Amino acid sequence: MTEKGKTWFAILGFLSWKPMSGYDIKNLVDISLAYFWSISYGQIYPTLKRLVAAGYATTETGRSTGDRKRNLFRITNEGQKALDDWMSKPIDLSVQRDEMQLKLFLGGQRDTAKTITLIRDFKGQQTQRRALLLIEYDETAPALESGEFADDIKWLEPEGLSGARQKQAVREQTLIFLLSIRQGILKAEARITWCDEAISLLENPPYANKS
Amino acid sequence: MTEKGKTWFAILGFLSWKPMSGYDIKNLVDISLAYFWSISYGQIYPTLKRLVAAGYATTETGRSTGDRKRNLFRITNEGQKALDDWMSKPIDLSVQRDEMQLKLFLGGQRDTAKTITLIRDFKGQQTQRRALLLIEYDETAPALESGEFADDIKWLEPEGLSGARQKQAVREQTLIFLLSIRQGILKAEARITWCDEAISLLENPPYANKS
DNA sequence: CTGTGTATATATCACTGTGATATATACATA
DNA sequence: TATGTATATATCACAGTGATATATACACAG
Repeated sequence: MTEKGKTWFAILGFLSWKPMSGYDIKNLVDISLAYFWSISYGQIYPTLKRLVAAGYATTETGRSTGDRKRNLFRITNEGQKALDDWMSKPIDLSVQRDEMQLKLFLGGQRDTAKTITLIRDFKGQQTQRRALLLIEYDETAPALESGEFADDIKWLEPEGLSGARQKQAVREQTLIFLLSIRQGILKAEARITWCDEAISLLENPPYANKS
Repeated sequence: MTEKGKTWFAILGFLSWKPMSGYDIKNLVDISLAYFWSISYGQIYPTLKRLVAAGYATTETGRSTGDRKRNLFRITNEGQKALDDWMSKPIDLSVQRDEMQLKLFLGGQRDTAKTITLIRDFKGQQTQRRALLLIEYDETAPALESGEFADDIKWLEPEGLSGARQKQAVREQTLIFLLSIRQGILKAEARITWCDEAISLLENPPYANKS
C-alpha cells in the first residue's frame, strides 16, 4: 500500500461524496472547510492525475450548468477501499506549528513588554475569530430544524434524494458542520484563556519578590 | 525587505540567543519546542547559508566541548533588526490543518458509528497528551523557585552570567517554558471537551425525534 | 451588439519545507 | 581494539503553496 499524504485522501474523500472536477474540490474546501483545511490547485490537478494512474479514480469529460467543459473524476471501488482504510486510522498527532509559541519562546525573556503587546494582539485576533464563528454557528443551526441549507451553501445539498430523505441528509450534514464550527470556537476560547493567563503572569511574575 | 518564511526567522531567532551551529538549532527545537515547532536539517543548512549571503549572519569555524569541528553562525546587527521587525508583526492566522475535522467532514454523515470510534480514539490521544504535559509542567515548575533547570535541560542555561543574575535568567526562561506547556494543556482540554460534545450529539442527534 | 467584469476551469512554476539517508569524526566503555 | 553513541554536515525525492497564465461562458450596462 503506497503510503500517501493527507491531501491524497482529502481529494479521494471529496470524490467519494460525488464525482467532481478539480475546481469543485477547491471550492468545496474553501467554503466548507475554510477553518480546518486548505488545498491549492498546484496540488489538486497533479494528484487527480495520480489518482487515475493508481486506479483510485476514473476521469470523464462532463459539462457544467452552462456549457463549459470540465474533467469529472469518479472514485473507483479500489479507491473507496483505500479511503475507508485511511479514514479508520488514528489521527496523526505530529507537531502543529504555532507561531505565537515560537515568538514567545524566542523573544519572551528578552523583551517582556513587546511580548505582552504581541499576546494582546493575538487575543484580539482570537476574540474576533470567536465572534465570527458564533455568527456562523447561529446562521447554520436553523437547518437542523428546517432540513434546508441557507442560500449560500445550498449547492452543498445532496443530489438525487426525495423530500423527506433529502431533509434528513441535510440535517445530518448540518450537525457535522456545527460540530466543526464548535471546535473552532472551543479552540479560540482556549487561546483567549491562555492569553489572559500569560499576560497576568508576565506582568506579575511569581518570582518578582525574589532576587 | 525580502519576504521570508517562518523558518527563516525561527533560525534567526535562535542565533539571536547565542551563536550556534545547525546541529544546535535542531536540538534546541526538538527539545524545547517539541510541541509547537519542528524543523529539519534539509531546511536548516541551506537557510543558514542564505542568512550569511543576506548579511544577516556571519560564519566561523568553532570547536565543541570535544574537538569536533563545527560551523558557528553569529547574527549581525542587520539580522537582529530584521528579526525585531518580524517579532513585532501580528501572528499569521492562516489555516491550521486539522485531520480530525477533515475526517469528520468527509465521513461524518456517511458512517456515524465509525466517526464516533474515531473521536473516542482522538479523545484518548488528547487525554494522554494532557497527562504528559501536566507531568512536564510539574517537573519544570520548581526551577521558578530554585533558579536552576533540571538536569535534562541544564544546557539551556544562559552563558556568561554570574550567580544571582543567572538564577534570575533561568526563572524568566522557566516562566516562558511553563506558559507554552500551559498552552498545550489548554489546547488538549479544549479538544477533549469537543470530543465529549461531539460524541454526545452524534449518539443522540437533536433531530432524532423528527422525520 | 459590444465591451467589461465575473465565474468557471485547467495548468504550471518557483519556492518552502519534510523525512530519510549518507557520511564522517570523536568519545565512552567493554 | 572493537562497538555503539553523540556530534556534525549535507543532500535528495517528494509534498504542498501561492501566484500567475490562459481560455471560455455568462451577465448586464451603455
